[in-house]
Amino acid sequence: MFALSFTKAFVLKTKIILRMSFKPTDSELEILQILWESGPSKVRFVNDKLNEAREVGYTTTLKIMQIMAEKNLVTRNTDSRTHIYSAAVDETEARRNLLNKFVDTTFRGSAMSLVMQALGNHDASTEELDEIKNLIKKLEDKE
Amino acid sequence: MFALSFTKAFVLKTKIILRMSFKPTDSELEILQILWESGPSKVRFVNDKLNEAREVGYTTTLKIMQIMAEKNLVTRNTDSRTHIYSAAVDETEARRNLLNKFVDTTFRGSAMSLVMQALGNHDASTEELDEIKNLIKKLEDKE
DNA sequence: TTGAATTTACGAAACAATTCGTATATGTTT
DNA sequence: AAACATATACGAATTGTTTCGTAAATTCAA
Repeated sequence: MFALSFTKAFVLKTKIILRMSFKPTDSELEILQILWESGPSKVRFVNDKLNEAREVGYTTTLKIMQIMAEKNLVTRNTDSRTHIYSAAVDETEARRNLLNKFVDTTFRGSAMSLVMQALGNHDASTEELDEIKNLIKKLEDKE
Repeated sequence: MFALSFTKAFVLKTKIILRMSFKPTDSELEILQILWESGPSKVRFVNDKLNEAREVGYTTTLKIMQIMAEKNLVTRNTDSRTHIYSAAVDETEARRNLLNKFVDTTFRGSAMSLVMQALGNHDASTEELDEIKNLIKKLEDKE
């Protein structure tokens, strides 16, 4: 028998290299949303934003963002004392990824039943419906 | 200062009574999908199904289903020795719930941008597009 | 320059999800 | 009946996330 052992950091990096599933936790996604929306930010800023919705300690936010840096979900500039964090994953890319996964797990792979249900659940404005109709026209023309 | 303590089971039940967010884990959702698709089933059956996709031990599946019973995600008939499990949550209801949450966390609440992206990502057949167009007509008429 | 505030770093505790070994009970087969 | 297979129950190990206390470094202000 052999026993191989790896450091936590190595395992983390390996997972990323192998592109093993982009799967942020809820907290991580919350933080990514803030970084996507507001651009590169200090921990203090992100923590304040989070606290608009729910109570979170400063060091909690810090810790999570440090772990996100390890996972390469964010990058950070450590030139000055207060580090500046930036999202390291593209928002559109991340959304596509999460959407595909969600369709698979919750709608058994049927994107269309998701679309139908999303349309049915929410009140759409005339403009929004027009926008969708335009997209559908474009899709029809492609064939 | 006061300190109150509760049993795990009590906290679990309280969460359910308060309807604190339907939030199955990935494994739990996987199992619910099987129960929704195949109806009331034995652990053995569910475990076999799971093992078509990935390797899971029998007792692992059993344990998760027992916990799901505690959470009232499933009910079980214990009349005969081999218990029969049934989904205790409605599939459509669960989907709506999960979809709303997903729109909030991943698309910042915009169901329409989700619809647009879902339509863009996947190849839709003419029939499917027609179906969506019909739904849009219905929605437009409602106003 | 001394003290207060802010920040990062580190580690440990609390909690939840997953996994599995093992004990025990109940059927089944020979 | 004995041996075997199958099922549930239970508990413990493992892993990952979240939370926070505390120390050390740095900045800022009196």
